[in-house]
Amino acid sequence: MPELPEVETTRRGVAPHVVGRRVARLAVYDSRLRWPVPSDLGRRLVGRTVAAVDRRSKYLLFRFGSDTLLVHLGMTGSLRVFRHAPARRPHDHVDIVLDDGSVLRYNDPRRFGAMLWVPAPADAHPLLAILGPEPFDAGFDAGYLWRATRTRSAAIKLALMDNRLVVGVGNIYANESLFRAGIRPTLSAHRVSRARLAGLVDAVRTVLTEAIAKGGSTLRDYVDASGEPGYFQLEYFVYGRDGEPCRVCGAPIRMRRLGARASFYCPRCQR
DNA sequence: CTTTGCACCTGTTGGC
DNA sequence: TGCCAACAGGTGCAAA
Repeated sequence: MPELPEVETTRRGVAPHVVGRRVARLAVYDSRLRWPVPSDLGRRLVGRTVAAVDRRSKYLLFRFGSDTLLVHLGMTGSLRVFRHAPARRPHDHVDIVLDDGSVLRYNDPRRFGAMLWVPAPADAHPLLAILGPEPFDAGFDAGYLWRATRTRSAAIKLALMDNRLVVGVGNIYANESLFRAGIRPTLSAHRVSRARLAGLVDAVRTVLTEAIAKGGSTLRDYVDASGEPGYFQLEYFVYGRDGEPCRVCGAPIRMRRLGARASFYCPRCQR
C-alpha cells in the first residue's frame, strides 16, 4: 500500500476539492473490498457535507459532522478526484459524486482496501483504537520507543512495522529508516540501545518527510489525487536493491526475509 | 502478553 | 513462446 507518505499525499490532494462539498450520489460498482462496503452507505452519505479530511495511520477519515467515512487504500488502492469523471477503468470500485459534479473515485486492483462508515466517536472504532502514536507526534520519541521495545525480542524491523508501536511505517520506509539509522533490520528490538533508538526516531521522520515531499513512492499502482505518480522510489538507499552497491559505502546490498517481507540492508553500514 | 503464519486478491515477473 | 510458482506497498486474525 500506500504507506503514510502516499496516504498523506492523497489526503492533501483530495481535501481542497471535497471539503465543503455535499455528496450528491454514491455509486458502488464492486462492494467486495477487505470488508464489504456497507449496503446503506449511500443512504448515510448523500446530502451530507464533508467538513474535513483527516489521516490517522494509513486511514483517510472523511468527516461528516460527528460521523466519519473511513477509507483505507490497502496495497494497491488509489483515490482520485475528477472534475468530470471519465469512463470507468478496470478496478474502479466506488464513485462519490459531489454536488458540483466532480467525482471522488476509488480504484483498487487487489481489493485489500476498505470503505467503512464509522459513527462517533471514531477513535473508539476497533480499527483505530489499537493504533500507536503517529511518527510525528511528540509522544513518539526515544524514551517511548525504549520502553515499548523492552519486552520485544522480535526483530527491530518487525517492531517498527507493528501499528501498536508506531503507525504509518510499512515495508519500504521501515527498510529505508533502518538504513539511515545504521541499524540492521534483524537485530532484536530490545537489544537496540536508547541512543540508537533516538537515531531511529529521527530517521523515520526524515524518511517520511522526504517521501511526502516527493509525492510518495510509485512501484506500480499508486497515483495521487491528480493521477500523478510519486518519485521517492528514485531515492531508495536499500529497498529493492538486492546485490546493488550501497550508495554510501559500495558494499552489495543484501536481502532476506523477515516475517515474509523482503528486508534489505547494507552489511557494512548497518550493524 | 508476544510471535508466527495464514488469509484476503489480482497482476506481473522470472525461471524452466 | 507458454506455463506456473513466487512475489508485491497492508493488516486482521487465529493459533501457539
